[in-house]
Amino acid sequence: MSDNKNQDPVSSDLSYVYPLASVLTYRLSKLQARLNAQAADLLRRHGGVPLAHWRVLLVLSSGLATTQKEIVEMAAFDKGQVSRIVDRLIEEEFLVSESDIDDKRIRKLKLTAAGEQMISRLIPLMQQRQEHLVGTFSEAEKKQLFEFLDRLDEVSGKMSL
Amino acid sequence: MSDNKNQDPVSSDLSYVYPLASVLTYRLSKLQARLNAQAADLLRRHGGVPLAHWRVLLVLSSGLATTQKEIVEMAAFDKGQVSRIVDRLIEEEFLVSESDIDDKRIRKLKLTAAGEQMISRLIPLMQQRQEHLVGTFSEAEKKQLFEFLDRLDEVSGKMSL
DNA sequence: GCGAAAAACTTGACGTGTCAACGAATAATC
DNA sequence: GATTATTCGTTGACACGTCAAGTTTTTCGC
Repeated sequence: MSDNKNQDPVSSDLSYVYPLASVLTYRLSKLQARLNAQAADLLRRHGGVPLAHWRVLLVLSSGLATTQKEIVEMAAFDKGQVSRIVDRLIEEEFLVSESDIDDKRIRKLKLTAAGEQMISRLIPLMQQRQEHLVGTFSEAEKKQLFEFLDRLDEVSGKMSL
Repeated sequence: MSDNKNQDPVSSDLSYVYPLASVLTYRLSKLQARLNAQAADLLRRHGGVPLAHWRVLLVLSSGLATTQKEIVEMAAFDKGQVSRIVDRLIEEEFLVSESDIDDKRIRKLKLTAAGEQMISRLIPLMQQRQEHLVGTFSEAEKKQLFEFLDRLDEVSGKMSL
């Protein structure tokens, strides 16, 4: 019974083959994966927090946000995820929250000393990384790259299909 | 006790502000998120499978892979994830597996009729999407875009920091 | 004011992605 | 041919991400 060779092994009517590497979305998701791994690795090796936690801390440290809603808006994160991450960061004492006087729904968030220390320790590293990433690009190329990303953003919305 | 206003609210020594939109990794991960959502939405609305399942099916349908190892190599997926996704696809009867005669570790994978039907129904859609995405790019721009991605791939490896 | 709508956040469920430890089978070395 | 190393795949643990339903509080319209 080990002789069923007369059934052609790849018999789909989809005989043409995609070169996966030329499919934009595959390229992007592979690149993303590598970049995330690089960042996570850097953070881990320097005694840091998980990547998503880092991103939340960074937005807070920038002063652009003091509530979860603002974090969600600034960085386009999911509000559920932010809620849970903020919980963890508070447990780990990188953050404190106090409820707003005027609006009891709101958690006002503030970095603790430990939180600020961690951020200022890691920011230079992450800046070096950014430099490492775009360092090979000339100004004109950088501009072009970001312009491409803008255009992809535009077509990455809803499709009518 | 609600009056501790003499502590300045955003007092970090990190007073300068990152424009997040100019940080490459933020831009990329936002774009990725939108693209994934778009693809997942398309698949969902057309009665399809989850995105990761789709990707596995696509690689199989192309004939480029007949085992899990080959899927992992072709598409740079995680072997653990592939193992679980293949299990699900078999439960759902989009795939069948038979163990190899010569090597009992290997699962030879084959699409069922239902599997092939699903693929051939969805492939045109996904091709239209790819066209939609890169359609605004001229040939020269496409070449440039992929060249940029290549260069980013190169610097996305291990960093010495 | 009161009831309906909306806002800020929480929670549950599920899918995606990564890593490392493990088992079974095969291949390599002696 | 027994020991060792490698390979293919499984499993557990956890982080990441998305979606939708639920809670509490505020705001809006009347």
